[in-house]
Amino acid sequence: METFDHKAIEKRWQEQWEKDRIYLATDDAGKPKKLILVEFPYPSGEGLHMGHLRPFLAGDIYSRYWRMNGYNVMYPMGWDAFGLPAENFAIKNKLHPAVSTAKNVANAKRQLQSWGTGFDWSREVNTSDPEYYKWTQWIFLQFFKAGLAYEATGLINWCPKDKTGLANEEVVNGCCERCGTPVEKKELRQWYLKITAYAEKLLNGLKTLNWPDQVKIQQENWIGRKEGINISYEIETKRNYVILHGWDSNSKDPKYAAIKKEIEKTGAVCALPDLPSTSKPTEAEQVEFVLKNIRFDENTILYGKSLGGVVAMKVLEKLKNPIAGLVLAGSFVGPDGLQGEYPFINSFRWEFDFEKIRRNAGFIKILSDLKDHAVKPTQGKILHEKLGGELTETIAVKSHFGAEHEPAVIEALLPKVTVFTTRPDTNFGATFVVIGPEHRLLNQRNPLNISEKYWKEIQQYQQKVASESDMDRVAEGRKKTGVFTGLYCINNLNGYRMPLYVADYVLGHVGTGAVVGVPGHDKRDFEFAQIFNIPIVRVVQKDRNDSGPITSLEQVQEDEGTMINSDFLNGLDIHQATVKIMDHMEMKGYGKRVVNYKLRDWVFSRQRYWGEPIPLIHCDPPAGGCGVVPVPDEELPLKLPEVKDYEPTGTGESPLAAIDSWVNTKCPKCGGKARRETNTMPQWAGSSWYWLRYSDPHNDKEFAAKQKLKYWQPVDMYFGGMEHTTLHLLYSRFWNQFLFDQSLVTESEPYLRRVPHGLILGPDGEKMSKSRGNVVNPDDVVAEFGADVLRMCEPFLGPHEASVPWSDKGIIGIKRFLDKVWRLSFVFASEAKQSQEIATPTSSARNDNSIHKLIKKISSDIENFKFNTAIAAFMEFLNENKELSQADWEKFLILLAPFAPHVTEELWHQLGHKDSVHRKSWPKFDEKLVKAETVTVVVQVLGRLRASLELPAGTSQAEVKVKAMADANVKKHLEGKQVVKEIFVPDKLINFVVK
RNA sequence: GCCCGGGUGGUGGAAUGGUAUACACGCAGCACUUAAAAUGCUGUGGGCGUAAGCUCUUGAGAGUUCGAAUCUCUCCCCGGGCACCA
Repeated sequence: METFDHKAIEKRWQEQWEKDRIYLATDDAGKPKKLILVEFPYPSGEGLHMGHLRPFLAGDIYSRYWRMNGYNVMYPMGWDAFGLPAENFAIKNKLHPAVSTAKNVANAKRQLQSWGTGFDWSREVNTSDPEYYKWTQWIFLQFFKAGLAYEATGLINWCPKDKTGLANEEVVNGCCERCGTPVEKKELRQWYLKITAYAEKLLNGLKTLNWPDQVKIQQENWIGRKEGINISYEIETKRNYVILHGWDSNSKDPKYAAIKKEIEKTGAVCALPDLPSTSKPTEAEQVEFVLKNIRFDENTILYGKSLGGVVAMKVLEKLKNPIAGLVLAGSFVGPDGLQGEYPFINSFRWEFDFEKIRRNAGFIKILSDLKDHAVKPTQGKILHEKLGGELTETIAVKSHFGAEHEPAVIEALLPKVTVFTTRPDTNFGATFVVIGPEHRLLNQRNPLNISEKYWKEIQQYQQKVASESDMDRVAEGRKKTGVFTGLYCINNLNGYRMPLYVADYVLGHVGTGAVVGVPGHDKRDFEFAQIFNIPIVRVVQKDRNDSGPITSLEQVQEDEGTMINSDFLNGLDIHQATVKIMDHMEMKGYGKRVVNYKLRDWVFSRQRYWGEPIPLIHCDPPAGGCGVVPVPDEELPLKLPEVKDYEPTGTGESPLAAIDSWVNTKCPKCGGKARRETNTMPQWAGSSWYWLRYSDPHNDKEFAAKQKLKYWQPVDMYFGGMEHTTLHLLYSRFWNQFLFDQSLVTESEPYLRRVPHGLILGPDGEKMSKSRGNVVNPDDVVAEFGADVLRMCEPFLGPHEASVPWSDKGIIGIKRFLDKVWRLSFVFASEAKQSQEIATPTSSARNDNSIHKLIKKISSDIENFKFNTAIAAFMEFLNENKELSQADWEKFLILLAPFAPHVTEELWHQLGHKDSVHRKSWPKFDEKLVKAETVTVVVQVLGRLRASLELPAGTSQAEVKVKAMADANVKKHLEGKQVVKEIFVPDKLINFVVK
């Protein structure tokens, strides 16, 4: 019998294993557990390919190893079944996606089983199963209830082919991650998950994980934490200000005088009149006084504090021409809003023409102190309701905005631009400021009051930028463009007037949306400064000679160095200077240290059919006006309705929007007419918690019972691909951390250990793809050579983490090896321990071939995912051992069982065993017997090999020296030289250093 | 541009400070055979040499070390990620 009938033995044993349920994990708290996870596949129409094989097999071998070592191992499998391909397939073939998905799942499962994998199918999950997505929806509602799911309209990534919005993470090189179509920007209402709230936690959690650095670094970079400072620069304006003080006060009051001084610093004019009868004021007298003595025009900003705010509103009621804006701090609309009795209560008329006030003020800003002792804190909201505008609720430095320096007031009065920088040390070299075209200070209302001439140009520029895609905008070697605003910002450090530009190289949605230009020390700023003839100042030098003007891009100094031309920073290195200037700016009040992240919130809605419906209901006026209301828990799962047309609409609406009977519903809160949310969740939703469900897959009361989670979680080992580092791996950590914070799971991090694998490339060394025609189908290998050959062939290609090309050549080597195992089994098992045919020992001098050495090698290789060298060790063992006891042979079969489960099981039974080889304990090795009795000790002279000696293990240095010196060749090389040093590594080498 | 990997025979790869090229493929020779296949055995990095042996060799170059594929620096090439992110 030279080979084995793989088809027969595979069928026999796969059926037997299923019958004996040998791979099922029990929730047995008495045993140590291991949850070994492999990324569950998407069941596509093409079936599983070679690429899937890799992690599945690694996990299979690994979990069999631990199971045989006495662990309660769970190795579960499921289906990530929602998503675009199923839907596209359904559209093309006019099938229901559920039907085609079920077909694909059945096929993929058949494949997995044909490979002899030991998955626990009793825990199978499917993300598109309503019993499963009920809990995906339920978890989403927990996000919603915690305020971490929100609706917003914004420019999002839009794939024109798939006709859906995409998350940031799904855009690869400006193209759709799924279909490769260049992504466009589209203004859409979307649901977001606030992953940014978890930026710090996601970053810190990484430190505790046993993951490859490569993966951790990639996530760190994606989160992109940066420490820096927000600096506010005042903008010079052509405005004039009027300050109306409160009750029982006057122009000498330092809290008003200080504001006046701040305003005048920007070059603006400021009136601060003493209002008449300030301790017993009347409306008529004060309003008349202001109207008579103060000039108002379209550039006037009127600031009223407390009762001064009331006077300001009354003044605005009477004005004929509108003014630039109204700022109110600690103001109120009537005696009800006051805490206490005041003498002016009866001398004012507590009625306002809010409509008129609104019309007469270009902008309105309302400041409310939440700890105000004089005015009730609710007055801010009331004013905001009546007047609109911008409401800032804050805690004042001194109650009722009573301090000399109230940043909130200054901020509201003076137009400022805030920049984010990580290099404030170079701020003495700042010569311009740039804001992004999308910045809110450049909205249609022109809040900065930019003069007509520049404003027109800016609007044109904004339009131009809006029409460009992100791809165009970041294209390499692109010339900087921009427009001057006619305004200047004041650098508080040295009074330098920095021109303010609008330019698209600054992204309006990143950081503060504005940047300070330091052209001597930032290449982008340099390019911009050159085009617009902006001065370039050097403030850092590498060394003393490095002090000349910076005139070319190569000279731009972005590296380490020492500060010059920077007043009190001179002589410090850039790091010391950064700390000192940040302290300075924070103390002076125009800078604030901040942490910035590159991570952005997760766009969580898709305009497609085949996904979990978002379980929310919109109850808008004129119905109840309850806003967005969650679908009640007892109505979950909110099932996908049957629909005639799955075709995406492309309008930004999901196909669900067309089903009136589904969309129109009742508000769960007020019972009024309401509409269902029609977007669905992204593909990543179902996979963001699936490993938790394996702990308790049939629970219909909760997504998993706490005590089951407590036993099984966290995942001990997670096999998967590099491509999910900033997608699934980041998203699912986020969900897990959130569930942990809600006390719904027991671990803050889901995956203790992660092992990524390399790609299986086509035989041509290129990525396998249908278009290249280099796809190798694992089914073909199974059919021709058997599952065990496939299972050993794939890992033998190369190291698990490396990308390796598939090669048919490897198949024959493995095939020969397994045939040899098959033949030798009968030899070793026979009564005669030696066969003349095979056992003709040739290299019997070596005795380092004991089964103990093999046990040790295979164990450590499996634990370290070095399956390729493990297989080599099996081969070596057979090459070296021409005779073997049946006991050692049985150990060999047990060791081989995780790799070749069918052949070993068959041989095991042919040896007369009735139980399964897969239920045997992993053999133990004796460390003493692992060590060879004789070793090869290498003799070197000056590090060069001159002889090698076969010696008993443990030979002493002195003895080795004597033996080495006796060697003719060694003698030759030592002749006439003096040994100055001897290096001895026991059982390995002796090296003579000679002169 | 920045951040991660990687570069070793004809080929896939092994060795992570101590014999470079394990294991496998391929190739060559031998045995078995009427023959072939299968199987077994032997050989297989380059140069010099009859041989013993010498010498060169891990992308290129330098350095550290008694000793470097392995550590350090510079450069080249390949793969992956990020990117006008302030």
